[in-house]
Amino acid sequence: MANIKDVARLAGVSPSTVSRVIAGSSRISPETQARVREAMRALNYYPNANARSLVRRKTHAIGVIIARPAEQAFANPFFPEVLRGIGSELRRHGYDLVLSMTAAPDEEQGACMRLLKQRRVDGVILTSSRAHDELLTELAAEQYPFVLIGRAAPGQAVSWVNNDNVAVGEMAVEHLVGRGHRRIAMINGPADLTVSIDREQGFRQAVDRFKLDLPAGYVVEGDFTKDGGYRAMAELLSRPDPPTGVFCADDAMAVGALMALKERGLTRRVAVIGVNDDPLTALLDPPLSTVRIPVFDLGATAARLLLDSLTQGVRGPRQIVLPSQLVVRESTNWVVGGGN
Amino acid sequence: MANIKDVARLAGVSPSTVSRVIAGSSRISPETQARVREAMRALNYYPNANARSLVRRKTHAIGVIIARPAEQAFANPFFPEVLRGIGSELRRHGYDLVLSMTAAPDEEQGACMRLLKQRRVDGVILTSSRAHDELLTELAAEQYPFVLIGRAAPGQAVSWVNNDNVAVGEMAVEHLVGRGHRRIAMINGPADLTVSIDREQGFRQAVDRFKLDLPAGYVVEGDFTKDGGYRAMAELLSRPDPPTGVFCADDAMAVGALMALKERGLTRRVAVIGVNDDPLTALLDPPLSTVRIPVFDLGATAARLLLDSLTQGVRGPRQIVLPSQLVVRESTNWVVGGGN
DNA sequence: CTGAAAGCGCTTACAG
DNA sequence: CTGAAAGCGCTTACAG
Repeated sequence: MANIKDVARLAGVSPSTVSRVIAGSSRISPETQARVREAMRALNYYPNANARSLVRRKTHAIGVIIARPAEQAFANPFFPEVLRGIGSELRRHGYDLVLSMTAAPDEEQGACMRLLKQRRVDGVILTSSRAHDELLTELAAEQYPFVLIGRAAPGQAVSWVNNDNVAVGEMAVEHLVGRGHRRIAMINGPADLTVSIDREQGFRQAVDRFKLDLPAGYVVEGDFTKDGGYRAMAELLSRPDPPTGVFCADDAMAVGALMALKERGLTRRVAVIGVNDDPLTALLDPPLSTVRIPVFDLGATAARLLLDSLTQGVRGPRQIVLPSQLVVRESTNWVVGGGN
Repeated sequence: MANIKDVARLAGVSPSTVSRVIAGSSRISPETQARVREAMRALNYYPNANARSLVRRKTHAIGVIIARPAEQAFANPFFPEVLRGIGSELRRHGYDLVLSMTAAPDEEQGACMRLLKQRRVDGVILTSSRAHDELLTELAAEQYPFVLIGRAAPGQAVSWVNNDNVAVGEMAVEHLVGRGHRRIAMINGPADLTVSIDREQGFRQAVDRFKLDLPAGYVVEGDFTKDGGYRAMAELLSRPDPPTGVFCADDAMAVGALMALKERGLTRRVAVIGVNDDPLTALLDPPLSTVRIPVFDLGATAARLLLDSLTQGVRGPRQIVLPSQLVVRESTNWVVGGGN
């Protein structure tokens, strides 16, 4: 493999000059430039990224940390889609993407810090967000550039991109109330994730606003999987006072909830709404109502914030909230109580 | 950030000695080792990966090339799942994963070669496989370590991991014939992909074996998307001699095909079978029959082959075929012609 | 506009 | 068992 000395020799210049041509320095004569470029082409020369990174103290790569157990992470279309968003933005700026998928959440912090401390990447994007996160604290304390998809604790000065999860919960309840429901339950995600916390907050706010009853046990903790949703719905249905409408904090759980209904012949007797707009859920029986999250944009925006701070020297934390959107389909599209 | 000199100074040894401790060299006294390790801990020292890679000429990272337009790539659960498989194997060996997602197929080759020539990665895994692929030729000519998921042209001496796509086509037809079908069509993927070629070959072999009619136009080219499957099915249904059973080369297309049937009130009048076993397709109406591909294992095996050649010095191309499995659900589970 | 020199942070023969 | 020296392939003040 040709190196910078080979190019310099062939072009009859010094390595410094070759380096300047690569960097696009203006103070090189056009003739020299042409000779150097020709030599690079002739030798099929690519600068060694390791040598560059070593001296420039920049890698031109960013890390993407996917922390949840992989089975969950990838069963859910959120992660591929967020990756697409990140990737599209990085590609535009010539950055490489290093993907860190840890099997267990407790490996996340080590893997992430290793990437940064070994100088494999210039910064990281965290793709899930917990209420109490040591990783966040460590990253902030050590001043590494990073952006969180989700949100930090109020007052924590870190950059993040989130969707409006409180509004998501409110929208879902509002929609169900509009269809005549008064007994509305929630199947939530793991309690330590900020998405779960915020969607539940929105749910409760709307429950209060509409003065609905909320019996104990009407908010069930699931795990963002189909099976979790199935079990949670089974639990709700076995109550003496089952709900007529259920808000699931994620489509995967909503799909499981629909399965539980179908098994009991209760399809279209209990309304179900999810979150995310997984493409196939529109084709289920019944087609699933949902709140669509701008997942691609969450990824692209996170990448843009990170690149801004890396390349534009944009300073200080920035926080962006992207809007979600109610999508009504058959799983909720009837009026309860009012005849029908 | 502490470097190797800082550690050496604190431990009262030379940088060479620190380096040997990091490398786990045996010829260092236990006392020195302990002192050095203590110093590393105290300084929270991580070796600079760029410096290491530069001198060792190894990056300890591999590239994963995802070439199809991202929309397709990630709408299909194949890619996330193959990534999981690759990632799980790399993690076990301490390798990092650099993900290259090119928007258009023609960017693929440049992006891949750049990763290798810049020495960002030690080798690559290609996640899709075309009949004629210049990238393959270039990689082989320049002797870069790589593994293909899919297969190369017969006789081409490259390493690959594939599933038994010819058998997939045969299995699907065999199943439909077993249910009484004689007019069987195929909705195929893009003609330049080896999966399409092989699945069609299996389809045709079985059609011959069972002496079925195969009218012109009974093999329609789709594009691995839902919409493509929808259009292809619409085309087949508008014929004077529509098929009674359709083999789709991918679940996404099969889902589209089911939609076309549903719109026309033909659900359960035309049998549909897909390939891949996308988790949600089991919940469609009707639940989709399919041929399940060992996608995670394809990824994990490809990573293992690459690591073998990188770290074990395993030489020469290796080629592995993993078996697929028929999964019968309601979309095909009735007997045609025979009463019912 | 161009070059010689120093240095980024490691590893690895070579020598003892 | 340990260290001094050279070198991996670049970039970047400094000097002219």
